[in-house]
Amino acid sequence: MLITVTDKMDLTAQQIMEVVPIVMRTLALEMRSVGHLAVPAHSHLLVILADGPHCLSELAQKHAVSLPTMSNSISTLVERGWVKRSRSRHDRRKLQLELTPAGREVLKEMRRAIEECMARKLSSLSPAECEHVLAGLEILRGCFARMPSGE
Amino acid sequence: MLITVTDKMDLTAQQIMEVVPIVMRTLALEMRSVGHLAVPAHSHLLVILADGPHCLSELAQKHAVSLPTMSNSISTLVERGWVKRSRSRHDRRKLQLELTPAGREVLKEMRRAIEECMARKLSSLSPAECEHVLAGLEILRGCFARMPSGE
DNA sequence: TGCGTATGATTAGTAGAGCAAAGTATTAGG
DNA sequence: CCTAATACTTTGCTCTACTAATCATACGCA
Repeated sequence: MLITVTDKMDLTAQQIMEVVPIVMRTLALEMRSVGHLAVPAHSHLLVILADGPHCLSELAQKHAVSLPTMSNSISTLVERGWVKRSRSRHDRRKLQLELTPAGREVLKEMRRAIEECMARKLSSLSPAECEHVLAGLEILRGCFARMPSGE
Repeated sequence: MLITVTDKMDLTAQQIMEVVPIVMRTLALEMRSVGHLAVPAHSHLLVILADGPHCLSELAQKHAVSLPTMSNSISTLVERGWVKRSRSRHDRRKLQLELTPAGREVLKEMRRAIEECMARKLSSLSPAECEHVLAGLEILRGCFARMPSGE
């Protein structure tokens, strides 16, 4: 039986459709049970903001969500006192979003919790296997990241 | 700077936390826009059922969701006429869930739609890169699949 | 036979994260 | 100035998931 390039892509497609949601759900479950901190979608956001201030659109694009979704997420983070929302001085339409000291603190804790949780899941992996996972995910990120200037 | 085994695992953890949700969201978006069929989480379910009848618990375990969630999902599929729900003859507590002919038909269409959608996303990948993605995902599946006999 | 427990599935209630469409505020161009 | 474009928010909805509680059937055992 001949395996064509197309077949391989189909196989990959199917694998993605199966495995990604499973990882996603399991992750969410773990985060909820372990993380007294309500980590769900926010940890990545804090990670991005740790790099420095961003405006809302940038965040939405990097996080691959719509603008309204990001607006809501940020509202939550602001309510919790982890993010400061202010207008940009140069263009008052834009927001300047940055971590508060409390936000930095929480991010540190989250990182610890995530590492601990992941360590349990990934404990059986050899460094070589980690390498495989890393490589695979990096490729996927390239394929699925939303382009800034429409597809 | 020395890279330890733990560092590598942390890196993998962070990569997973970032990339998996992005892939997940992008996928859901694509599926919604392309798939007039409301494909969302159901395609994997149909794939599992294509292998033959299953009871609800088996499905929940393979799909890595709770029993009530699976119960609801199946109800939806039954309403749409894609799955037949009947009691097992040997143990009347159990369900016997199987694809209807309509279900098989829909599965075929879904597969086509998914392949088409994925092809767009993955088109730039070489066979070797597909291989990497496949290998990485298979490892992840092993780590994140829910064990039948409690972790 | 008949009671208590275990197992399989459903119901009820709730939450979170996402979207599109419509609305508001600010800037930029003519 | 008036219009158009840009940046964000609000509104209203959907989907998918969870836990806790309940119902129905089967099984173990006296």
